[in-house]
Amino acid sequence: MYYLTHMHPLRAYIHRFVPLTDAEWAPLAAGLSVRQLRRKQDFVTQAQPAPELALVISGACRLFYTGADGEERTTYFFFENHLLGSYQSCLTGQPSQFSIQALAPTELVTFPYALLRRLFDEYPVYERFGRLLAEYHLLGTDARLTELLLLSPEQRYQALLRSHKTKILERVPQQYVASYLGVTPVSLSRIRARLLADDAEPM
Amino acid sequence: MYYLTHMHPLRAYIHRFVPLTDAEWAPLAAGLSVRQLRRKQDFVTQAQPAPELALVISGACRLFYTGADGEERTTYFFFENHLLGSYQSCLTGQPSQFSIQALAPTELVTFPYALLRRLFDEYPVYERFGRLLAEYHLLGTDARLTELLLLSPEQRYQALLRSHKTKILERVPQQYVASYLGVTPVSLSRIRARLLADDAEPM
DNA sequence: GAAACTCCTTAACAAACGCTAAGAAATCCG
DNA sequence: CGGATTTCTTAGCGTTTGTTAAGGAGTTTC
Repeated sequence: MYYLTHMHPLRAYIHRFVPLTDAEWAPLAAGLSVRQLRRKQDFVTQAQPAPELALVISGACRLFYTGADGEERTTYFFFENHLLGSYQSCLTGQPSQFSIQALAPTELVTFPYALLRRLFDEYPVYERFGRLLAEYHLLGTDARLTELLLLSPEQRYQALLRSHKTKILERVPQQYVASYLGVTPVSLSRIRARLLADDAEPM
Repeated sequence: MYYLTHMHPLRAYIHRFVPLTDAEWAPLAAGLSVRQLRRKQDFVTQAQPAPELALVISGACRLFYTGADGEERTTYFFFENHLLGSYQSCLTGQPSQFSIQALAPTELVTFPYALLRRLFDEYPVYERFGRLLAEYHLLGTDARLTELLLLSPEQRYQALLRSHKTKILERVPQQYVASYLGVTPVSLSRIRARLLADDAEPM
């Protein structure tokens, strides 16, 4: 048994939800691959099947939709120790509706979703991990949805400033952050200018 | 074993995800209560604990947040055969961040979340149900989030018109639908007027 | 049947946003 | 280091939204 600090990053990720014995970890470990992405390289490509999940070891990625006009809208970011993939494509086998692309050189550990599905059947601990993982992401997505419905663009930017997601502001080009907040890059730039002005001269 | 049409509504709901034997259904059935709500009566009240889940037997409910200024923002609706409750409050034991209120006379079957948690531990089939339920809702919430980020208010209204959620338009006052779409009631009324005008005179 | 209530529409004005374009600043990469 | 690329800001204009207010249509209630 590894110490926490010596655990495989994916095992440590799972460990935040459920403990795994060596015997339970082994079959997943046997199915892992390491993958390096260059900046702007896709892990998932829109309109193509995406049967694999991945854990970010280092680097950063964005999830984005490409419209009929070729315009890209970024809706999510992934950093170290984030799990990523097209859950919909994994479940249904259909082509992914979005792309996931590296924002900077990125190292991933990947595995086929089919392997995880087999582990759901064979090990109750993986089934529980699957439930807790889905519940955790559901709470996060619900919170994000609520923020979009309840707050103005300016309030959403301020909420992001105050949140613990500072990695987004530090490591992601502002145009993508704008998409994430549901506004255009030009509009986010104006919001920032407005807040700076109000800050310097609050009355 | 009941025929599908004679099944208890909650058992039929679960059956869409996993099959339950009589022995597996019995402990949940033993913990159920029936509850009637009058129009405008709460099932969940904001700032109060909400340790119960419920299945709608008949009627309709809305989920809404009350702001500091007393203003209400509706973000979700529930009709027959929808499961409702404050998942966050159930999981954390904290007070609910929103209210759930009947839009019309409503009949519910309720049960404590603590009972479901016990079933997760004792019956693998419930654990799987829990995973599939969370995954299903995650896909739905993700789709809704994406729609908010990618479409304009007018496009979102048109998407709702074309969707299979016609119950919302048929049975929910328009002011609440506006909230659900992320706009004010006045703005939704204008959007509708615009679409009607364009419809009559497409050029 | 009249009063009370709920709900939808319309109008007018101010504020915010989307779009296009141009220039400046920062970053990347050979 | 230095050219090329990417990114951010600012400006002007048209459109949409939020806000407030008023009126009317439809329901409920007594």
